[in-house]
Amino acid sequence: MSKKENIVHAAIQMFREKGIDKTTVSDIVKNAGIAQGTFYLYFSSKLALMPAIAEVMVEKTMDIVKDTVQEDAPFQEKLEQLVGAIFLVAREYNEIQALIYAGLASTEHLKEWETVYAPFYQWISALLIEAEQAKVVRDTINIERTSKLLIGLVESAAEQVYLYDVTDETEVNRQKEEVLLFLLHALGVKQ
Amino acid sequence: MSKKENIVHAAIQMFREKGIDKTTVSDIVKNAGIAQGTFYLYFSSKLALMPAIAEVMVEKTMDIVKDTVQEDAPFQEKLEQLVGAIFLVAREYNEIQALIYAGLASTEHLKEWETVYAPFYQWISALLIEAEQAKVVRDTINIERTSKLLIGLVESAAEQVYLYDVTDETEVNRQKEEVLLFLLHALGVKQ
Amino acid sequence: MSKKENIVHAAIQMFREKGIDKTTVSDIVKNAGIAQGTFYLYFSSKLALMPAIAEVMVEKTMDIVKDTVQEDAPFQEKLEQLVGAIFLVAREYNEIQALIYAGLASTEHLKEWETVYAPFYQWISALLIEAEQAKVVRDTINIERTSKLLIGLVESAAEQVYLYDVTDETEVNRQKEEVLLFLLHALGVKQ
Amino acid sequence: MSKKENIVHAAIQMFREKGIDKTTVSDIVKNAGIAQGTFYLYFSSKLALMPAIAEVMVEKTMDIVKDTVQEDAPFQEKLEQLVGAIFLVAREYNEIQALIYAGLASTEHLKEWETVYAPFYQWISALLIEAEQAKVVRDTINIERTSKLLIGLVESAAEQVYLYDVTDETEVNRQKEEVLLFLLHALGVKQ
DNA sequence: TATGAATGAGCCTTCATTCAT
DNA sequence: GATGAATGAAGGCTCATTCAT
Repeated sequence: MSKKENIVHAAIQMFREKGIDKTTVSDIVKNAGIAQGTFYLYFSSKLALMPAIAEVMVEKTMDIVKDTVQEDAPFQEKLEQLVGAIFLVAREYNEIQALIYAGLASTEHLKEWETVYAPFYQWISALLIEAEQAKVVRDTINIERTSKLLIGLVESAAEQVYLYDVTDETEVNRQKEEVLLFLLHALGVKQ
Repeated sequence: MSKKENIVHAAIQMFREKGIDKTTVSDIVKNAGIAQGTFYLYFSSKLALMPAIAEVMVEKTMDIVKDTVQEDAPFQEKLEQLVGAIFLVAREYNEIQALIYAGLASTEHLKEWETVYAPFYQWISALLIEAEQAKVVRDTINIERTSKLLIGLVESAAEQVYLYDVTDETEVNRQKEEVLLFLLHALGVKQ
Repeated sequence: MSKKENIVHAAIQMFREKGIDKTTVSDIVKNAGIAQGTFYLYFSSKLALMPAIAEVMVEKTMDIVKDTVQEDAPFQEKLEQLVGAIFLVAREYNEIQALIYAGLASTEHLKEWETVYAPFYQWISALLIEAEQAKVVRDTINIERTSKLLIGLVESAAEQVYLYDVTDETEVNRQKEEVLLFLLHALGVKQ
Repeated sequence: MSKKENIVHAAIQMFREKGIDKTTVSDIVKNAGIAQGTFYLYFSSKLALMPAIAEVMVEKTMDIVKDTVQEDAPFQEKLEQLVGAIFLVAREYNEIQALIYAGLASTEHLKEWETVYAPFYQWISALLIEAEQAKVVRDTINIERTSKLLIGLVESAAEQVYLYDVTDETEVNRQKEEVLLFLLHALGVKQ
């Protein structure tokens, strides 16, 4: 693992433990096993970490999504798997998700948000295009916009249950079902 | 305006101008025209402001929503008006929305988020109940969950356009149309 | 003594002991018996001290000069006393003199140098005007310029002996005599 | 140009641009086109540069002085040329002059100041000896001391006008005239 | 209630110096 | 000799909070 990755991962860990504000650069470097000054060879400041962290988070998300959604499953099942995957990520990283977003928001790096999310948007777009061509969704969908709406919807649904340390599996499942139902109608999924 | 409200409004203004991190208590009191110590007569710390600010933001949102959505309009139109209202609020306060959320998230006050949002959720719930009773939406809707999904969806859709200083009215309108279409299908709105 | 004066005097003392570079704000506040943050209520940075210190140094110089130069002495004696006074200040403060100058030079405060020195220049100007009117000096003197030349000459002469920790009284006296002789001719002092 | 000279010249350039304190070894090596570590092969520390820089500055000064002062000119003219030369150097290097002095002052290298300046003092001494032998100056001059007084006087006069970015040629010329007049009297120059 | 000068812990950041290659 | 990534001590400065008035 490169020193830069080292820093990013150490930072993610500390942020999860203490939150962004409470985490000091000193915490990060201790955790990464490097010297204080070394941090600044790779990042100009603590906030400059955010885009790199966001990128890693999106990578993690996509890894899980790709692992979970089966290529050859029917579209409806794929959607269900997708919702499951996003909930999985949210459960694991809900604390950090909001923080990164806020971290980006409180810097000049906000514009990078779209860039960072782009691969995820594209992946969902591909999914929708396939469904459209298979005529299993309504044909009035604007692919690009809808892929973003979909992610926004499911992520906010996941946050709603996980942000409050909900551990009640039943509650989580009901939320998943409801958002899936909502989604199926929204996309006009046939059968 | 009471001194407490004074502080809250001064804080909102400063947060919008400089972000939460960069805003100091000193900035807030200067802006509020009070002494440094007076701040602590009303709030135990800087972070203790967050719930109060969130409350004000929700109030503002609901004021606009109530003003925009016409009591006697057909449901579909009400939805359209609702989307418009949420976009309106987002345009005006997009910078601060994320910050408050993050502000709550980085404290112990996060649990208050639900409480603060409760009136808005209830208002939407009432809207959906009405529609259900009028049988203009699908009858498989879970009111409580769906009202939250709806808000989550529309707010994230609004953020997607406004977070990047989009001023292109056409672009905004397309996003509104797409989210409305998405929503109409999701709720199974008839006619 | 006001807190501000307190800081200035503590700084002068520390600068003399350790030099400007080696002196930290922390040293200064410890010496002044105040908190770290208090320093910044009065001075925006360590370098912002320089004009205040320079002012105090010029005050000290003028106090000594006024004490040493006798109102009713003949001009030639006054000059001799003046040279003595400037040498006295230089002996006491030679380390700091150069440092202040350098301190001002390495900031944007350099322009204040003239302002700070103004009272001293004026005092010498008055001395020269008196001598001119008494016709004990050549009548081709430009008062303003010459007062500055005089100070520049004598201070540099003093530095030349004291900068190297010269403690040999004879050596110092010879330098005083030589600069006085130089000065008497330069001003065309009669008798 | 040797690597050592390279460093010295790069340092002079950076010092003029940013001042001594703000100039880092990193700046110097970048400017010299060498590696960070290489610097320490030639100089034991940043401050160890100062004597080398001072030496270069004195060399530059003497080059200009020798070029300007004509061997066979009458003494009075030589003096005028000398003043002109010192002003020329000061105009070009006024920012750095004070800084070097301060740089030496804030180190243990101060004692080298005399050594560095020695060639210049000797050159002026030779000039005065010649004048004394030609009986064009008063015969009470102590050559060694006076040569230092002369340089101190003229350099401080030059600083007085150039330190404040005076670009008014008339103003500069008046200062030159006044210091020359002062000097002619001081040395008792005949005719 | 209201004030605002004072506090001081602690963070971010810099940068001269080193050393393995 | 040359390199430049890595070091880590140290200092400037901020700012939430307190408390005597």
